[in-house]
This record gives sequence, structure tokens and C-alpha cells, in this order.
Amino acid sequence: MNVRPASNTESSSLPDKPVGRRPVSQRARGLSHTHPADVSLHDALAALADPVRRAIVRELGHVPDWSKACGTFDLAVSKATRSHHFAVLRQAGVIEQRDEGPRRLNRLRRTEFDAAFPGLLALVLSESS
Amino acid sequence: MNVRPASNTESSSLPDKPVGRRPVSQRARGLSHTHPADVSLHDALAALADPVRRAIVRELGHVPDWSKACGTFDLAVSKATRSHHFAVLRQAGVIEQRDEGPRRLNRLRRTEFDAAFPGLLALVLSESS
DNA sequence: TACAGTGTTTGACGGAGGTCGATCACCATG
DNA sequence: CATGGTGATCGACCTCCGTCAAACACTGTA
Repeated sequence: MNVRPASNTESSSLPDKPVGRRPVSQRARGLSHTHPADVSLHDALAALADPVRRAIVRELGHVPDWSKACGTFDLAVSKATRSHHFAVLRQAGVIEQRDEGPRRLNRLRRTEFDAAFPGLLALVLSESS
Repeated sequence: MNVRPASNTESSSLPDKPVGRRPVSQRARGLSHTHPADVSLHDALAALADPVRRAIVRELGHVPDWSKACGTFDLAVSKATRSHHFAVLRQAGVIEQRDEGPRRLNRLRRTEFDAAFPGLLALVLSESS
């Protein structure tokens, strides 16, 4: 399998602000990501089998990458539970997160996740409610 | 949506033994099926999020329809648990069952389920172990 | 009728995980 | 430095569900 650089955000594909001067905030150190290709089918299904997490994914599917912080989601759970669900989605390779000042921005790993589990993300994104 | 005949096995597409003389065994009365189109994404994902149930689906993907009874699966659980998992898969529209003498034969609802949840079944069937 | 084979149902148990309030850590701004 | 905003962590609670043994139900055969 194609080996990926482990310690690299290797994400956005955004021609972003020159990352040279932005030494990764302190909080971002605890941010461990998992590439979809390293995720088992069980973990992927278990992650998406929760209605709150699917709501996050759907909401994330309606906005551009890195445009939505964790707190801006319309969820009927406490922020502790919210934080837990984001961690699960991140470790299942569904989303990617990046710290921008005090808040944590999110991005759906559309192409990578779809490459690992074809059609799965589309099912969630096309879910009605 | 296309309304389906509710009280019809509407299944096998097998040019079978003339069903005229076979008045549906007594046990088959408790056999309630759910068409994949009537299954929510949540129920579908929840059904396939269990390793034992995925093992059943995979094993069922390697044999022809109606060729495998519940007891012939290689599962490391008791027959009570086994029976439970088959019921979950049936109510999730993943499998269809039919009584043949003392045993219950199974069939994977490939086309119907794939029409309702494109790619989902393929993911499970292509799972390695 | 009796028996063996197959599968379901029931009741109980235990663990996994979703949930919350409280607390803590980090960031920006005044 | 103090404050408010955002998010993570901790500990506890509780529900759900996977699990099993036991008992039951149905089928075919002797």
C-alpha cells in the first residue's frame, strides 16, 4: 500500500497562508488524525452508525472546507458530548481538524474517505433529515 | 415511492417447485421481513456495524442463494446469539429467509439492498477477514 | 408416539459507549 | 494581567445491546 507521511498534516490542498510562521498552536499537539486508508471497516461503520455524528457529517457537507468550527453545529447535545463525537469522527478518518485561533475548524475528507470506503460517505450525505 | 406488495415473499426469482402445495409452515408465520427500501440508513449501518453480522454477510456472499442454513455458519457464538443476529439482518433488509423442512435457509438481498444503499453491501463483501 | 435436529424465545448478565456537569487548557482582546 | 470564548478532559451515570443457558416450538424420521 501507498505509504503516507505519518507526521504531516498532508491535507487541505489549500494554497494557504504561508505556513512558515505559524508554529502549530499548543492545543494542536494533542490532535491525532487517522488516514481513512488506515481505518478498519468496523471503525468506519461504527463511527457513522451514530445519528449525532451523521448530523455533523451532513452539516459539514453543505459548507466549504475549513469554514465551520465545532461550536457552530446545530446539535442537541452538550459540548462535552459534541467534543467526543468530533474525536470519534477524526479517528475514523471522516473529518480533519485544524486550530484557527481559539476555535477548531473542520473539513470533510471527501476524496480520501471515499477512496477507502466507496459510496459510504455519499450515503450519509444524501440522508434526508 | 414504488409501493410493494406487503404480504408477498416477493423474493427468490427462482423458478421453484410449484408453491401451490406447500401451505407455509407454522414457523414461517413468525418470519417478518423488511424490504431494504423501507429500512433507514441508521438501521442499515447499525446492522452492519457488528462483526458477527458482517461475518454472516460475507459467508453468505460466497455461496448461491438458499444454499446455506443458519446452523452451518462458522461463528464463535451460541445458537441463541446466532438466531438474534439473523433476525437483525432480516429486519434490516440485508437477508431473506425461508424455511425448508426443519432448517432455515438464507439469501443475501444483493440487488434490492444495493439499490437502497449503493455500495454498502459491496464494502462488507470485500472486507478481508 | 418417541426421538433427534434445527432454530426461536425468554430472562439475566456484563460491557461498551453515549451523555452530562464540572473542571481545566488555550487563545484573543481589553 | 484579567476576562470571556472555545474546546478538551475527567468522572459518573445510564441505557442499549451482545451474550449465554435454559426452556420451548416445529420438522422429519424411526
